[in-house]
Amino acid sequence: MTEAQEIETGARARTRRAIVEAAVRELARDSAASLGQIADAAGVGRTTLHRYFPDRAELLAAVGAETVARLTEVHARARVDEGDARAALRRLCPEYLLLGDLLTLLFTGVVPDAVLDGEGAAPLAALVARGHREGSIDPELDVEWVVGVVWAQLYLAWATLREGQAARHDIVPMLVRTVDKAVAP
Amino acid sequence: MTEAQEIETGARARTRRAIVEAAVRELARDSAASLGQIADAAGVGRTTLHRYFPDRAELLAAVGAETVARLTEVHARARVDEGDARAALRRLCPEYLLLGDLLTLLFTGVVPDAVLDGEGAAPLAALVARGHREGSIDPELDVEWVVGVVWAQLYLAWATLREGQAARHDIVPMLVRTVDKAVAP
DNA sequence: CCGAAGTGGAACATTGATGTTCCAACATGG
DNA sequence: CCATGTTGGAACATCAATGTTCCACTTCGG
Repeated sequence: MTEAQEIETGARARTRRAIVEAAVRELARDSAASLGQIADAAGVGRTTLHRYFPDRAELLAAVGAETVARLTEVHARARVDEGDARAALRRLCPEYLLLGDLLTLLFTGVVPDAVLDGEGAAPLAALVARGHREGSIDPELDVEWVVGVVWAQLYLAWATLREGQAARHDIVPMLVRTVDKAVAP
Repeated sequence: MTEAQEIETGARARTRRAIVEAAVRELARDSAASLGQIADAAGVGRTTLHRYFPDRAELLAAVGAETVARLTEVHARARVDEGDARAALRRLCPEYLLLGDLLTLLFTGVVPDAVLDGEGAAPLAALVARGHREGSIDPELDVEWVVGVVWAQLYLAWATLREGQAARHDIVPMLVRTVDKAVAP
């Protein structure tokens, strides 16, 4: 009965993890990164990578699954239903930022958009809709537009951090400030 | 003395234009589009494409030049030095949006970033700096951050338009509204 | 109308990525 | 210590993209 969740030894789990993490890093840097580059970045041979992920599509699927998992974590941790919607959004931004390179993959569509459209954007869209009802979020702005503005600024913030052009403690306040002001009624 | 600016017959100029335009369109859709796809989209043979642009790098350079030219046009047309900086920014957004797929290429870095950093972002950065001095733009926000927020939302607006998820007359007011509120002091 | 300019397609060589197979090395826990 | 699980690398076949050459066909201006 271990079909869905294969049991793996310590070594296998560790190697698998290293490969997926390297894939996230390299694909964020260059969405056309070759499997060879990813294997190098993971510190494993290309053969080993193919042992875990027979082809590129399976590796991308694993990255997608990782994304969904991390996204679910963030939503669970952020308690998006507490307080007024705009305040929840202010709390949510720094949490999302912890997704790091996954933000890049989501925003640039390396991971199939279905992920973002489904599991990914739904809680945020619901939060914005609640803000509309409560009156804490500008009614002139579509839910979709607000969601887009949030994602776009998260992506921007991460890209800035990643390239070392600013430090986290400088970026986060500006991110929260521009998101909050943009969506305020 | 026609070294820098080759004189071309009507036919050559037309074909060249068609290729560059198709390249912009296809590369915006998929930054890894093959030369064959681009040639097809331009309605010319792959051989003809190679006649105009011996290799991929030269085609990308031509796209870069096109980008600079269009960007220069926008800056010339927008009269960024008139009125207060925030008002100028409100006028500027719809103009930038006319860049269409070029926004995608700029934002996703298909065109070498040097273009954006140099000719591209300078006038906008100058506008924001003026806004800081005048007090019409939030002094808590870095010039770089404000510039990033503007580009990110322009990219978002174009992506939304391109995918037909909203009409221009719905998007533009929301774009201007969120940009303006975000940068207001 | 005719010659030059422009074009498309077939054919080819080259290259880099991909995926597979096989084997030698190695650690590691029983 | 040794059987098993795990790994890396070499070698190979395949494939798609790239860039080149050559030739036949249009077309369009003088």
